[in-house]
Amino acid sequence: MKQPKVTVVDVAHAAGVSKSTVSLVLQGSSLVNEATRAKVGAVIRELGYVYNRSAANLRQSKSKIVGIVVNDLTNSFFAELAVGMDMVMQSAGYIQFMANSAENADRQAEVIASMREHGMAGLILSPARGTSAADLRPLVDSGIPVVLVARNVPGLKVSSVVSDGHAGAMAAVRHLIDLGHRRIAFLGGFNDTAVFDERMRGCRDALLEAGLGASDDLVISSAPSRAGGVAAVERLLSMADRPTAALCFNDAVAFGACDGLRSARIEPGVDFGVIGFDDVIEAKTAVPALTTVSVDPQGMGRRAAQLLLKQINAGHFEPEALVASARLVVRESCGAPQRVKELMA
Amino acid sequence: MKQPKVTVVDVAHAAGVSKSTVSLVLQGSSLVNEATRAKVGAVIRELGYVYNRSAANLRQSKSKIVGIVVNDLTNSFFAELAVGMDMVMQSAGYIQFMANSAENADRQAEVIASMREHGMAGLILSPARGTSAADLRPLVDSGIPVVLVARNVPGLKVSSVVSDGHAGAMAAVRHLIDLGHRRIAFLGGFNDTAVFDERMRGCRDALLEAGLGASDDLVISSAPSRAGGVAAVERLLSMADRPTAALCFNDAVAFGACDGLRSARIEPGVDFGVIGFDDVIEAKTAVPALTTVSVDPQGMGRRAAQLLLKQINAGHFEPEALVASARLVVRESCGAPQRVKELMA
DNA sequence: CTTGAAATTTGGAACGATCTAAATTACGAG
DNA sequence: CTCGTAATTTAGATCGTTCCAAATTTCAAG
Repeated sequence: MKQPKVTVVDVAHAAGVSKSTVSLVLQGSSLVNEATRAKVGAVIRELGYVYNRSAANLRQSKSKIVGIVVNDLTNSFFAELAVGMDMVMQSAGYIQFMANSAENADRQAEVIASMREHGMAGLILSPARGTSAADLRPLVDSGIPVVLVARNVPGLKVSSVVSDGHAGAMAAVRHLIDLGHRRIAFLGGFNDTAVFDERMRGCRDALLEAGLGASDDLVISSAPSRAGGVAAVERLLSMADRPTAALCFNDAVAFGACDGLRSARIEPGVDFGVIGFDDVIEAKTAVPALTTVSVDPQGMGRRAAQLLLKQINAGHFEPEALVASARLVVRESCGAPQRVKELMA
Repeated sequence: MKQPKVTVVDVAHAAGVSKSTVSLVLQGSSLVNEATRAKVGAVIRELGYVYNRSAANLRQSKSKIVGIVVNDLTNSFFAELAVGMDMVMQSAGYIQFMANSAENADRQAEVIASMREHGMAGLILSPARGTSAADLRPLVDSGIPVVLVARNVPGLKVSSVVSDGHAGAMAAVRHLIDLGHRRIAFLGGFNDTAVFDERMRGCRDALLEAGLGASDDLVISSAPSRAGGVAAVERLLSMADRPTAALCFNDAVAFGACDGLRSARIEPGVDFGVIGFDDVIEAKTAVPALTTVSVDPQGMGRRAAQLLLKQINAGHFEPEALVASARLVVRESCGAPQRVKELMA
């Protein structure tokens, strides 16, 4: 069952040429005569030769492999981010090592080390909570392009693609204020992350701008997951002076919040305004359809991938910080009439 | 910025030993003297040496890389499947090429070919719709272990890990019948897939067993997604003699069905029984909590990964078909009182 | 001191490709 | 024919590691 593997030498021998010629054919060189090219091609197919890319990479010391490490693949946001990257990598002829760090910085360090040993050309990282600049410095110093996505790591000079959480949050809260809400909470997310901070501050700034006080009581942190959303909304409902709307850390939390509201017989989108963050694919079809700050996860993934490819090809290293603009997509969960049509394909 | 890379030879030179010794140290051989091992270790750290695994693999002609190709990473079921695999692969010291075929058989063929060129030791494949045995034959014949997961490919002699859709569907429908439902629909999924067929037949068989007629009208196929669920339930609601409950092709469809019911002011779990399939992670926390046929996607992923590792290590090739037993997890969406406690961790 | 077995270390040939520089072949002009 | 140039082809070194066989060192016993 186990075939003895066939190499360029075998092909060369069978085709009656030298291995150098076969190599030229493999890389589609124009130096080789049409007749021989055809012959070699035929032999390759006949023998079932498979190219050994690592051998080639060894000689050329470059590879068509990139690493992708995400912190939580079970969260749709990151899954879609990954899918976006996958798309552009695939069409650029790259292949990915992909791993899930499960928010564990040690695990993350291990897989990155392993990927490095396997010779990746670049890395896209959605860093686990608690990732420090020092963790990544050796990799970066070795000259391997790194692109951070979704989350930033303070103090590290690398490219990044993040969404404009501050502006997005402000837009969302302004909308809630326009709808007449006066007490607006911020729900979910770990309060020691930069992303949390940014979105929460956007929320606060919009409140202040409208002359509404921003009390810390109205910021309820929790795990950034559906379950976390349920927990956060429970705490919120037990408050004395209940808010009438909330901006959630992300869509998962928002869905959880809706769940929690419903089990307290409060209908989201009718009795209480809920806005999410990320515009996960389910946001559109959920009931009520989720009003959310769209950051187009697949699009971010694609941009991150393109950025990485650019850096790999350029050879040099010009840190570039893309911030994906966030726009508010008004649907039903905030209680507003559907007044903005979506144009997305 | 771009460091000249350091190799075993550099390390050997700096440590005053031969490259062979360094190599022995690297693979933790007991042949080497404690003192020299320490010295070499120190030099390695000092120079920032990184092991070149592809060079090693080239010599040993084996690798610690496996390929994972899934058909739709945006679907939580497959995302969790992937996470399960990732867990065991990571702790076995393997690293994965991971790609999303997006249900496109051509794309799938391309990435598999690419992975093969990069020298993977084995492949776990959740085949795209329309994958034929012929597509995979060359790979299998080359002696690379392949494990199919979630879906099977007829006519291909390889290992597989699938869930017992027929038994699971029967259990679910029996439960609905016990609750007093008489007209029960089967919702969602593409009707040209084996998985659809299996689950739908389980549904039908349970109905027949109870002496209830099984009409084809009650089988409504659609895309196996949340949006598909909404669409399917809409069609169902327009029927003359409306069913009172439905078994859905998967949890995504079930969530969509709940959404669709709600927008028609029908409360799932109260006015209408809904049962899903897969027990995706959100099923537990959704409102109403989804009654579903649990097939434990992460567990399936883990088992598939273990099976693959076993085959890689064994060297030989003994196709093994695991069918993951499916058990009904009764929660709220079917309208039943919560009578079965979950023991899951 | 020998001596021989055990403990360590090592040179050089692989692995399967690419690349450089040089060799060979083809071919139209003189 | 003989050249010169362009078009093809090729031998052999090389990438960074592992492995084999052989060389060297260590060291306790005779």
